[in-house]
Amino acid sequence: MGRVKLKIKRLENTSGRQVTYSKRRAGILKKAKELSILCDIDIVLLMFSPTGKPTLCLGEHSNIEDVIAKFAQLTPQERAKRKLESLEALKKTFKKLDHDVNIQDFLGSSSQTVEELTSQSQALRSQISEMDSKLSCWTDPEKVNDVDQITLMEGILWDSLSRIRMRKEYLGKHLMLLDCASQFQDGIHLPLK
Amino acid sequence: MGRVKLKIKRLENTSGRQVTYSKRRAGILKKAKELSILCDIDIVLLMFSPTGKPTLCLGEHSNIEDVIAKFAQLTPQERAKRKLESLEALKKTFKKLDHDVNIQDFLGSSSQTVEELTSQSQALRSQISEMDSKLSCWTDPEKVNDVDQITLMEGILWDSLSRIRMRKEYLGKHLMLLDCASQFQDGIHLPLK
DNA sequence: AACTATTTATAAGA
DNA sequence: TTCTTATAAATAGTT
Repeated sequence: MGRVKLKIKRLENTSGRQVTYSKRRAGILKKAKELSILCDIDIVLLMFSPTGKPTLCLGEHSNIEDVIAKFAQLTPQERAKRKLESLEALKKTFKKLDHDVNIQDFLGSSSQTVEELTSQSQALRSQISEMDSKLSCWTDPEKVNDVDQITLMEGILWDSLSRIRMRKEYLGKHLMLLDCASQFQDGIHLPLK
Repeated sequence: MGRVKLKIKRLENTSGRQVTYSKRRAGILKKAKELSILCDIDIVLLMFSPTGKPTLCLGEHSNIEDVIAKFAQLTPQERAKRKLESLEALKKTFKKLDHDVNIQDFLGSSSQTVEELTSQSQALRSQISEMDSKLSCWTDPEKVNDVDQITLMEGILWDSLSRIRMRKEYLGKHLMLLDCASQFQDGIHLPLK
């Protein structure tokens, strides 16, 4: 995908390797993130630059602990097999397909009139602007002129803050567990959870 | 890279998710393999299909135990930093590489066809669900699995809380002035706290 | 599984 | 490093 077609073999020029790494790292990170969102899957992508700097990418709602634990449940044999399968798939240069019937076709609208659709769009637009205005008092509390309302908002915020802190504490503990687990990373037993 | 530009959000159609996964899995596997060869680096890519089937891709001469161990050697602080950097880079990439279509561009054009209006409605609907999902992490912090994100949220909440308190104080003072004034008018004298 | 219109990634150059 | 641009590559929707 560039001015010329590149041979897939080790780039012999050191700085060339670094430049290419930077560019392609951005690309593959984006791909991984997109895949995890689109297909709602767990994904872990870990790479080390030519100079050894690591980059980690996790799926939207995966945490590395769960994903590695999930993977660790596979036996080494199974893992070897998966690896072979992946290589096979690669060798065939990725021709995978399924077919897909789009149930959403009922939205195909031939039954709806222009008038109906127009008013539908307007309704949706006003829904959006209503949401916007409901949100605006949070982003700009200066706009609120009512003491009771601002007091209510204060209470809600306070609750949220304490829930978020609980969540933070919880996540913190889990990260510590992961650190411990990593030390045991022989790939055989990860007694997580 | 297809007939239309795809919104990066969870595909709601199950079989669509599977088809897209199959296609993109092949693509990202190829990217990972190419990157590891071209730049001669360690890389681990682990994904689970929507049905739970795992795929592992390793760099040419890496084995997963070594690579994960290498990663685990980093201190938690270093890891958090790397992760933030990765997120930053990702954000930048999205900005740079996305030729975003503004939904508003669709709006307001007169004499629209049924097809245009339908896709407009769909665009608006997805805008709404995107807003919903962006809000969901605030209403349900329990869904957030990322310490950095939750820490960010905590900071934002803290700021909001202090702005709201300032506003409350301001409104309070104004009310007292008003009370004061009206009480004088009524000829009643109450000591204000 | 193939096809193909489009979008996206990226190699080179500036 | 960053940006631009010509070109290669990936892929969404179709057949």
